[in-house]
Amino acid sequence: SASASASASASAQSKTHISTPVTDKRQRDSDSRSPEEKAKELAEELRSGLGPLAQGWGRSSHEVGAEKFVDTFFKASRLHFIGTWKERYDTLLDVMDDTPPLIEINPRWIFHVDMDAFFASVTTRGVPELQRLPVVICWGSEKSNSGEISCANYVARKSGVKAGEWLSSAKEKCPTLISFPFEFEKYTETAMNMYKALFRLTPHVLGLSCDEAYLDVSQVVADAALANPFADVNHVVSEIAEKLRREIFQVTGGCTASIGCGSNQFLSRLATKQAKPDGYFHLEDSKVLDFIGKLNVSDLPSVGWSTTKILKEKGIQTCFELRKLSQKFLAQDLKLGPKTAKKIFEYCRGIDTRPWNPRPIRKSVSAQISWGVRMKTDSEVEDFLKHLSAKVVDRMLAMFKKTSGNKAKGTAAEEANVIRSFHGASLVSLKVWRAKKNANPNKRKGSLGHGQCDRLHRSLTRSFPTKDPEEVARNTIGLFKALKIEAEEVRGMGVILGNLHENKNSASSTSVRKLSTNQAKRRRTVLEPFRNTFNLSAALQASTLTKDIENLQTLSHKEMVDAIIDQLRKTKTEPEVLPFLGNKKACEAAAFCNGETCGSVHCFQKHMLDCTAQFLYEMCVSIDDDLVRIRCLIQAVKQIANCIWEKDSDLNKYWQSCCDQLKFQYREDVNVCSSSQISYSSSRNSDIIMNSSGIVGLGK
DNA sequence: TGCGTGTGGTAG
DNA sequence: ATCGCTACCACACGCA
Repeated sequence: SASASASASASAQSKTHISTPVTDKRQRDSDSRSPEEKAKELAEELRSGLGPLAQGWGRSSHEVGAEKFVDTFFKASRLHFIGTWKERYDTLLDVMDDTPPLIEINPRWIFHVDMDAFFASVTTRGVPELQRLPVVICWGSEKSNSGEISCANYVARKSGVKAGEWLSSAKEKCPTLISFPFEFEKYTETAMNMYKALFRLTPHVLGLSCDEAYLDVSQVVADAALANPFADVNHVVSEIAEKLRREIFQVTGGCTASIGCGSNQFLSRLATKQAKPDGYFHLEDSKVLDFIGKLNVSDLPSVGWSTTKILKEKGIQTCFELRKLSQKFLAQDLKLGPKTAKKIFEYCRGIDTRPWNPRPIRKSVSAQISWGVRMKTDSEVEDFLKHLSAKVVDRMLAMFKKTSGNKAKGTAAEEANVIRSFHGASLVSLKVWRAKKNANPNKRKGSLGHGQCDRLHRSLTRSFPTKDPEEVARNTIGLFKALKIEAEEVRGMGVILGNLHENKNSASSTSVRKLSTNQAKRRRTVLEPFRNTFNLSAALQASTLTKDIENLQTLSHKEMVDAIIDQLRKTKTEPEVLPFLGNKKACEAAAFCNGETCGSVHCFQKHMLDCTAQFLYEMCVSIDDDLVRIRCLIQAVKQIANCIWEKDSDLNKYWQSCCDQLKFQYREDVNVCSSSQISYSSSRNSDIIMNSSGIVGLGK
């Protein structure tokens, strides 16, 4: 395979213009300086093009201000680049034809394609003088030797330099090491070109990251074997792989890929390790047990640092030794749990039962920063959370626009409909890094690392979903208050959005996001008693606002709800922000945090507003008939908009009249639902009985 | 038993 | 001084 790849390199060298043309100094030098000098100069040139980012911008959030800090951090963060890669990959999938479902045929042939030292290879591609030097990718420069190495090319690896290492320590091992800055746009473009090449071979591509993918080539192999019935199958497969590697080399402008091949995903991934760098390796089924037996347990996927340690304590180092243990022993005695035990029990025998899932449905969106986060006051914390929330909501909406944009097949009106039908997230979580009391400053990555921290997490199940960044900010600020952490202790924060909802009544909601089974079940349970007491025909007769109805018929469900919530908000003064909906612990914490405010009229109003909005939202999704729904909603809005709650008796009156209007049964003995019922008592005499789906009744 | 929450582990 | 992210899974525990 080495000679094959050499010829691949030679043939592709002249065709680098197919992909990104190399426009900088990399290729044009003809002076007499040494390759090292030229490389260092090039590295400096690339760095200076990055502005303040790479030129010593290591300043904290406190100095820079939240807005600029959040923005700059994400632009420069390699982990953010890796973490958000699937969002960019989605844009490629969106413009492609839908992948036909995979039919598993026997024998199964899976390729695992992995670019060699991807970041470094993008930087040095097409320039052999550069490729012969030890090169790493990280933010540290010639002047400052700190910075964590993200990628080392194979020359540097020969000196023992590894990813994850500090630049200073790497330079001790390899004094001639040259460090290049990140070039994220180029990685993205190169990865896209690589993927397009993969898709030209087969539609069955399962993208893992910007430099790594699985391919199911069973059908490709079957076709090739049929066309050439007397050829050795292994030979046929290796030809396909080598051809693909040549193709990747061409379209990436000279980056090499390795391909591992096996009869399932796991085996092909193991094979790649053997194939690297710049090669192909087929792990045959007959050799699997021997091959795996020699591996360390930590080579198995899902065996990380922690599991390795547990196994090592029992004297288990290799997969051969691991095979002697029973699944039950792994699960119970080693406390790995039944699932992990089953997984590694099967992996060390070459078994992989993971289904082929090329485009899993996204269940959450998050944004977090735990570097350079330094705060002095609560208002700085709030400012930071506002910008983090804006960021995460942005990404959530962008994701939805893209994934559903494809389904709407293009026209602006259809796409608008798709966006409208997305309701947002109803789970809002906050993650906080809190500096440990006596944190050791040496266990910190540079002066702006988070150091030793406790990580805390609080979540809030909202009564209705939101896609409003300010709303998310209010919720996370509330959660932060409930945690009772001093601003000075904060070393990092993250905002996570979950339970992503799409209107199930919307025509375009087919399959992108769905309520989980549990959510759907719970929703039915909550709605059932309402359905039975809801007199639709009476509500219809009660409605006199026919003109408005005509105007409103063009609105989507969600627009209706938004309009209602908007109305609701206008009826109150600025609410206290407290995370007391649907979360008993958060409720208690908030009450403890500020007992006086928690029972206040404002706070109570906020509670009522959320509950009411939930109530209307449920109504929206439960009534199928547009006209009926709109009429009922108009009645409700009319009531709510005119209502100002100042006293408990007003609240009760409001609810009673609202229920009357809508022909709901008003019940004093609120015993409606359900398993996880929560009673929230204010300092007044009203009880709201609710579960985490929202209000289910009203008591005295 | 089933559900919701918080924590920990893992990959890339 | 040098950018410690993101998404998912699994589990323990408390509660009803």
